[in-house]
Amino acid sequence: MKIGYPCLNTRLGCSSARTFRLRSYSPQRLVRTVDQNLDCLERILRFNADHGLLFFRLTSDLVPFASHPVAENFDWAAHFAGRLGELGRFIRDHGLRLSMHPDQFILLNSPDPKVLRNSVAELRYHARLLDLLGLPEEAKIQIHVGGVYRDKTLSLFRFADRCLDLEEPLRRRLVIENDERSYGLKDCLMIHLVTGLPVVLDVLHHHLLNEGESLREALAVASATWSPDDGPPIVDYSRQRPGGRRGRHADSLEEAEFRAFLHDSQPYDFDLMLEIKDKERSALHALEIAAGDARLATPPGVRRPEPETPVPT
DNA sequence: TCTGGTCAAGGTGGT
DNA sequence: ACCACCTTGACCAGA
Repeated sequence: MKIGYPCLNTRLGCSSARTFRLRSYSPQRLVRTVDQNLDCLERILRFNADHGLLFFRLTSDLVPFASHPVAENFDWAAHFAGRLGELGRFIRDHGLRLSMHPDQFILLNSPDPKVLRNSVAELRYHARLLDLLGLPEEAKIQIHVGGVYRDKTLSLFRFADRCLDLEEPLRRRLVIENDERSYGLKDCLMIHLVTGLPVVLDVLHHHLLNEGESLREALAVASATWSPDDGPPIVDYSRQRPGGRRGRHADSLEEAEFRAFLHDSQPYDFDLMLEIKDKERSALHALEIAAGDARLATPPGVRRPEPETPVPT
């Protein structure tokens, strides 16, 4: 089990998701912004490696407007290939796993051809980034099924069809996450049957939308959709903000709840993404709480203390 | 320097 | 038909 957090680190005083307004676009502005984003990303990755946080979600804003027509004459991939390659080496050397989660505008099942085109372009940007980092297939891009468009079954199978139309290298990185309103775990499993795509279990979403499966049952079926090349299954963990609106994420990790989760999720192993507002703080707290859990991954070169090891004299 | 309205992109659900 | 919400940070114009 690797533990991680999404996109932002709150204590380094930098952001790897800096952007700018479309009307401020220029190739120079793009290069300057991405340089800053990469500098910050490097700091975040070093922080993570130093602290045993081996899982991290890369922001979609790393290269602003990468899939937008405004930037189509600028070859961002070629421009940043060298730097991304270096970062990728660091990631691999330190046993880090990365994932991405494009936002709500990515809708593979939209009936609108333009929305589909934009979505595919944006997914290609995500895959390109992970490719330039030289990361294996286990570096995943997780998306939701999308809209219902007044006919859920039709829309679900349209999603599956569109997945099968994607080029192989992109499709191999895609994973489907259950949402809290329209497409639950069962629906994602159906898509898995048709497309082979693995399923990310989001624990909070599953809590809000389910068909009575317990956490353990849900983990069992979601885990079974992952093959060895996909890497360990990914699970998203968050909690409802107490007293907050339905689905709203909490500000911090709650120890007793998280201990209960670790207990209830036995014996399944997976990499855990903590979607909690205070980011690395909760991730570090989770690491402490999980210390001693036999599933916890250790960085390469760091050996778990052996019980009863005789001390050389 | 600070702040609040706004930002490439969509869909849902309440009024 | 319209608007707030999703989830959220960061930009940037204007004070």
